[in-house]
Amino acid sequence: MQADEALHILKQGAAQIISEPELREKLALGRPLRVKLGADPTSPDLHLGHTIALRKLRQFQDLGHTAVLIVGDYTAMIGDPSGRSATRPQLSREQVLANAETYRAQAVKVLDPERTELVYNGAWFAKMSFEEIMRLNSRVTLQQMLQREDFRARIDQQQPIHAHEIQYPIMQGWDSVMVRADVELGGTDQLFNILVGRDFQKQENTAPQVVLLTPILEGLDGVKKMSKSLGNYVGVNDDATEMFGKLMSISDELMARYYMLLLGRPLPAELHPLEAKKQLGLEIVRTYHSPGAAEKVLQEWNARFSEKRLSAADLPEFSTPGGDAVSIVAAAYAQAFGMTKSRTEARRLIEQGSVQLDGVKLSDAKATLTLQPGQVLRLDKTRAVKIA
RNA sequence: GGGUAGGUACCGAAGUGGCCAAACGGGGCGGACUGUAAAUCCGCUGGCUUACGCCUUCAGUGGUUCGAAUCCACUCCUGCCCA
Repeated sequence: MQADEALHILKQGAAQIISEPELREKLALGRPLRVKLGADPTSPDLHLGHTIALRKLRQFQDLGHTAVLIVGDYTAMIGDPSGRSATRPQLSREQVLANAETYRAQAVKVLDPERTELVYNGAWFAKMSFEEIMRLNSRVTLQQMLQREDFRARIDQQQPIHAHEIQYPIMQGWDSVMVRADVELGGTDQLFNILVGRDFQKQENTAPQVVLLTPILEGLDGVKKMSKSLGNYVGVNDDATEMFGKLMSISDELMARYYMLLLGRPLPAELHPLEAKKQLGLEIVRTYHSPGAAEKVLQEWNARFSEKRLSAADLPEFSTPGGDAVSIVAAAYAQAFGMTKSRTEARRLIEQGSVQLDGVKLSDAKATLTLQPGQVLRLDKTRAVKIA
């Protein structure tokens, strides 16, 4: 394939490329490029926000290039000091390694494992002596590090910046040298860190990596970026029903974004927004689960929400010896959904009319309920159980 | 090292001896309306309790007091200015 043609494909959906001529040159080299993407295993879940860069990486793979997936086991000990979260809790070694393994499993849902190299940055950082660390640090200046916009913002807002946090860009930059990256991918918030890698490579007299930035995906709230800690994410490992449900709850405006960023095409204007949203959910569930799962989820969703036939849905079963309404509701959440509600919270839900037994609102938290097998107990807007 | 301002619930921010489980705003949750959209309206938002009420919480520890988020002492943490 011609370099121009490849460039054309890779440009699509990219927010910024530094620089296009450089990328074109590299594509014309006629060898597989080493395309780096880093992820810090700070939590066990990858979400749709991560998949944007992963999809771009997959495009590179499909063009014959090599994905170099960096698991930042060492950088995870710092945590990218992005946004307002001043300092992150430091994770234990075991946690980081456990997360790393789940990352790999999730990443290959998008990537081609045959063309993926997985590298832990502990492979080099763990071995560095203090002297080497000092030497590496002497290659950048504090002023350079403070150019980074979140650092600057924190200074303006009189927020603390801990000394170890400025190591983060340095480490990420050094990773690029160590894996001989030709290209590094990342969200637009990674610009600074990736540029540090270029500087180091130039200092090493090697060709600087090309920077290819992908847009940041907004979370379910439509405002902030998708992130685990904000709770506004769709996890790659979410079960099919949950994944679909979360996507159905997004705003129309956000749906247009998701079409572009997650499906790589514009929102079909001719469809009713509701239909378009179902399509979106369907395609995403198909990708991360299976076509069959997607079809099943859609049918259940239609029965449950469009036709309001709760009993037709495949609900978790719940069995209890009975008792007062509060105990039952609290137990149902715990048993069927693994989420604990305090008794006070369960009472609130009942008093606010959220809980229904066979379509009839329960309003008395003190009432003693006698449950019959087959009855449907609706807990809140999205959760219900079937009495076993 | 010196000076100074701070550390309150998920976040921001009031409160400076009792009326404080702690105003207000944001966020979140529930309800109505809908398309599990947007906008709007209503309610809830530490825990336990049928309830009276009880328990835990205002950086930490120890005091003073009938009574402390509020006063005192020490400790820890952070910003800013100076060195």
